[in-house]
Order: sequence, then C-alpha cells, then structure tokens
Amino acid sequence: MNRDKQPKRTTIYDLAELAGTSASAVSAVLNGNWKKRRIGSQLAEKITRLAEEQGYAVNMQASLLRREKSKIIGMIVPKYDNRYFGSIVETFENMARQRGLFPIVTCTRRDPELEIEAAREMLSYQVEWVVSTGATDPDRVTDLCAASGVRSLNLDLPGSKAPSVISDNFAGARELTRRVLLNHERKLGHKSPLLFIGGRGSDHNTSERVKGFLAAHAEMEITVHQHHILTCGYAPEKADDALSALAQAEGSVPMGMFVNSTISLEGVMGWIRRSGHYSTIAPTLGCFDWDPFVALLCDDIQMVRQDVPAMLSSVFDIIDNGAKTTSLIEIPPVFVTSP
Amino acid sequence: MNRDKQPKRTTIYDLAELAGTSASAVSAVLNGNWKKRRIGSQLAEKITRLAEEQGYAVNMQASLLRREKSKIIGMIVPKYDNRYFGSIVETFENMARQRGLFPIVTCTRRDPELEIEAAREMLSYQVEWVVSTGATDPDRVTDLCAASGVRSLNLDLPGSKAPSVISDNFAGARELTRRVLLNHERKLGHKSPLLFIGGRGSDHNTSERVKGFLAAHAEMEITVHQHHILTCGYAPEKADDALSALAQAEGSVPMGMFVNSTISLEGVMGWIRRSGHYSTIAPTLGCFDWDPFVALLCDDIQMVRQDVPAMLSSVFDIIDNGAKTTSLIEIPPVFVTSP
DNA sequence: CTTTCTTGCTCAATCGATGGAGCAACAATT
DNA sequence: AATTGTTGCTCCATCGATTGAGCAAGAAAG
Repeated sequence: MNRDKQPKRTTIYDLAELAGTSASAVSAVLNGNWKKRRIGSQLAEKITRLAEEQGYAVNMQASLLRREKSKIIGMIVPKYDNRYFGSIVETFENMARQRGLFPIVTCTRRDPELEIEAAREMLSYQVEWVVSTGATDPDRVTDLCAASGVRSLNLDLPGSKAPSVISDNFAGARELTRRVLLNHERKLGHKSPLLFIGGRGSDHNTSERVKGFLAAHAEMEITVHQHHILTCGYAPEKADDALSALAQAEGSVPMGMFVNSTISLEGVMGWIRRSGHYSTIAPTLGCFDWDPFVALLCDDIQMVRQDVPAMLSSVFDIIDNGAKTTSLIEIPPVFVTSP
Repeated sequence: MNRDKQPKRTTIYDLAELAGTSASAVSAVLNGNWKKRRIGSQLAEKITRLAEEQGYAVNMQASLLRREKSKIIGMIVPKYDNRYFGSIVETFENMARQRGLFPIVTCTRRDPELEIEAAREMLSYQVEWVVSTGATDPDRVTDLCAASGVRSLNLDLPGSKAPSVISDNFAGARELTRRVLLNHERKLGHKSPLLFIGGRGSDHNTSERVKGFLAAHAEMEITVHQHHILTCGYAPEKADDALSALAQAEGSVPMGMFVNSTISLEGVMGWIRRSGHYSTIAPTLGCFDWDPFVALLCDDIQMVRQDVPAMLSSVFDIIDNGAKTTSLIEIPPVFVTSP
C-alpha cells in the first residue's frame, strides 16, 4: 500500500495535501487538540487514517523547536557492568516513560571529561533535567547545566550544588560490618577485625562507609589497623593488586573483609581463588552491593542491596515536586541475608 | 561573569548581537566552516570567545531540522540485567561516539509492543539507524523503519528483512555440549546425556543451540530424551519451575545441564541450592553466556562468552560500508575455560 | 581610470510543527 | 433585517541553525 521508495519522510504538509486540507488542521488532529482547535470529527478521522496509512511519525526536532518544553530527561551513568547500575537505568527509563518523558542515558566510564562532554551534548538536545549517577565531579555537571538554566540532580554519589539521592552509606556499612563481625567471631571463636577494600577514598560514599565500618568495630571494641583500609579504586584488578601487595607486606592474609562494591568483589574473589591461602578455611565476607550469583554461590558472605526503586522514586519526586538544591536524601539499603 | 538569571538559552542571535555581527557569521564560525565562508580570523576568534563566555550550546533540534543527516543512532535492548547486554550497550555507545554518532539506547523488557513503541519514538527523533538487539519481532521493527526510509539491523537474534549479526549458536552450543559431556563422563565414569534448559523454543538462537546440543550428543552416541529439552523461557523463575516439575515427574534429578543463558542460570542455581538433591555430588553444568562471578565461584561449569567486540565491529562495518539485507553474520563465541 | 578579483561579510529562504488570529458560512437571537 | 454566536477551517509568524546568493570595499590588473 505505502509508497515503497520514500526518499523523504512524510510530513504534515504531505498529509495535508492528501487530505485536501491545511497543515495546521493536520497538526491539530495529530496532537490531539483538534477539539480545542474546532476541527470537525470527519476530517479528524480522515487525517488519522491517512497518517496511519502513510506511517507518519512526527518530526520531533521540528516539534521540539517550536514547543517550549522538550520532555527529554538525561542520565549519565558510570558503567553497565553490574546489577546496581543496570537496575538504576532500567528503573529510570520506566519511570521516565510513565511520566511522558523521553529518557536519554549515556555511560561515561567513570571519566570526568566524558561526563562533562556527555552533559554538554545533552544540553544541546534541550534536556529538561540531567541526573548524574555516580559522577566523579557532579558539581561541575550541575554548574554546566545551571548555566543553561537546566535543572540537575545527583544520584548514588552526592554533590553540593544540586539535590542528591544516595544510599544511607554510614548506617548501611555499620550494620553490614556488625553482621560480618558477628559471623566472623562465630567462625573463629574470637573477635577479629576486618579489612576494608575497594572504592575511592576521595568519594563521599566510600568515606561514609569507612566511617560506618570503623563505628561498628568501635562498638564491638575491636581495633582496626589504619593500613587495613584499602580504598584502592573500583576496578577488579586494583583490588586484586592491593591484596597481593598487602599479603606480601604482612606475610599473612586477611580472614574477613568488607568489600565496597561487586566490581571490587570480582577482584577480591579472583585473588582469593588464585592465592591458595584459603583452602582450609574460607574468608568471612561482606559486600556493599548485591549480585544474584554471589548470593547463590557464596556461603560466607553478607550483602546489602541498595534500594534502587526507593532511590528512583525519590529522584522523580524531586523532579515532579522540586527540592532544595542542598538537600541530601539518604535511602536505607536492604539486607539480603538474615542477620 | 555570565548572566546568572538566564531565562532563555543563548542562541546564535544573542551572540551575533554581542559580537556586532550577523547570525550566519556566528553559525559559520561555530561549526568550523568559517574559512569556507570567508569569515575573518579576528571575528572568528571574537565569536569563539563570546560563545565560551556565554556557555553557548547549539540547539540540536534547530540544527538537525535544517541539516539533512541527524547522526543519531538508536538501539533497542531487552534488559540491562546481565553482562552480555551490558557490554553490548557499552561497546555500542563507545563505537558510535567514535564515529561522531549520537547513540540512543532504550530497554524494552522483551515486550514486543514496547519494541515497536520504542522504534516509533526513535523514528520521531530522526535516527539514521535502528539496531534491534535480541528483539522478539525484529522484522516488524525493520518494516516500521523501512516505511520511513530508515535503515535497521538485527543483533543477537536474527531477522529476515535486515542484515543480522549473531553468535554462531550451533557451533558454540555443539562445542560447549561436547566439553560438558566429556566433563560429565569423567566425573560419572560413564556416558550420560544432559538436560537443556532455558530460552524460547521459538527463537532462532535457542533452536540452533538445541541443534548443536543434539549434534554433540549424536557425535558421542548418547541418546537425549525429547522431554529433556526444556525451552521454558528466559526468566529465572521459569527455569526454577521447569526443574521442579521435571524432578516431580521423574522422581529423579538431572546431573548434567546445558543452560541457555546466565539469566536462566540464576533460576537453575537457585533450584539446585534449594532442592537439596545435590549435597553429595554437584551437577555438571554448561552455560551459553558468561558471568564473572559464576566463573569464579562455580567449579563444575563450562561457559562460552559471546564475542561482543567482534559482533559490534561487524555491526559498525555494516553501518559504515553496507551489507545485503539478507546477510546473516555469525560470530564464533569464545570459550572461557580450557577444554 | 576602468575592469576584474578577492575578501569579508549580510540577507533571506528553508527545515517541520505549532498556535494565535482571523475569515467565511451558517444558525440563532433580537 | 440586523446583530451576535458558533462551527470549521486557513493563514502566517515563529522556534534556531544553516547555506546559497549576493553586495560592498579594497586590491590588482589592464
């Protein structure tokens, strides 16, 4: 039925000609306000039918140029290589669509330059909001957006210039540490400190988690060695290298660890397996993040799952209803295994 | 320096006024063809400086409306909940950016209606290409795109109306099955067939993998029971339920399995753990897909990793150089563990 | 001193959709 | 018969960037 060779896409002008009417009538019908524009229902039906037949799709570029609001919402995200960010993106897309917004997501691989580049590109597309997820330098993104009058907010890692929604890292880490310490004591028959590994010492989440880690130790009157806080970065190899170096330096191997993310856990598990030091007794582990296979396959591990649905509800609540730029919303994470 | 309250974004007209020149001069300078347009270098510098100062960002909607090419490339993807699709998206974004294309990715949760909806939305944004990844009904997407003169291609699951890039499912599955069967024989002391679980019987990949699975059995002269091919769908619960039902019906439990994806593997592992039937001897497993934690934590498993970089190189080769609409490119997957 | 080039810019149409303003035609009211 | 209202449209400016065409001023050539 349709023209097979369509060198150009169908426009409202094409439809207007086919229907023997004007472009504005077509426009009015196709975006649903034909009653307000007093278009007759017969003409409306005819236009709708023709649009269907011709496979018409509105040219958003033209439409958005004319409109005042773009209804585009952008998100930058560090990686797609773990369940946490994966579920953030999936939930974000769903909730945006539910609100009639068009989500644009881009992955910036923890590279501050790429973050800025991506934000700039989103501004060009006239986004109405930018959500910076786990951004290395969220305030720079906020500044850039503010200069164009675009609102932004931070997710996962907080900034100081836009509202931020994050996990309650301190409380989560303290509780996680407490549980792992109890496990550990049960296993060893005596109290013993854990090793903290993964994350960047400079980022807010890691430093809060370290505080929670230390607080839990203090509450149980266990002393932690300063050099057992290894905030070596997020990449698996970094955790692996840090553990090798530590084992080398100390001549012994940690028996209990607080691992700061699943991505660091990959490195930790790789090292555990290769090191050969754990054949008689498995280490007691805790991980600030969740992965289904780890939950299924690993016995001596406690995990917390960051509450992605609650976090994104909070994000969209701010988008729908506003919030003070300085507000910091902390969402309690969920404990996956029983205490 | 900048105006703090910027009710509207800066346009080339604002810059033209500030520079005491015309909008076309500004446009020429800012998109780099000012030499062709014979704009003096002093004026060019002045405009560049002003644009910087004002935090100018081009309005893509306006720019794209005027241009002939949008440089936008769309991808639809089923889920972000596994490493395979995660790495597809990440690689896709990188390679698109390298070519100066703007990637738009959207997740359609294996829902055919959402796939079409998303494709339609992408067409509105004037995408030049649509890549359908793991689409339930790729030909419908292709038809929709073709009606607007937009090229498309299929990734992961093939279609008949656009070029398709997929894994070599038959060869991969045959080799995987062969390895698992050898493992299994070594362990049991005698030959024994495997169970096939996961995926949709109606999809091309699953049916090719079943063929490879059967071929490997045939080569080793092992008989497979027809009702041991459980193509129950991809969701973890489905695999779990199918195994429960089978165990119930047969009064016994499979000791070797070919699992069709990591997402099905989640269900399989959950069932294995809960069933209590594997306390004395662990099942021998193979998985057509890869996950780092499974590789690290599970001993008796063989995995194949689909070659995402090669697949996407192929995709962009088609985008850069074209291909016949009927072409089907099969990329050999990579074996992660040694045979 | 005229003609021809070159340089450095500006003008105005254009892309497709939108919506305020306005214009016929007819109906209803005074 | 004249006024007012209603219905069903169309006209046209507009959004911001791009680009072919063209115009002045000065330099070079004849």
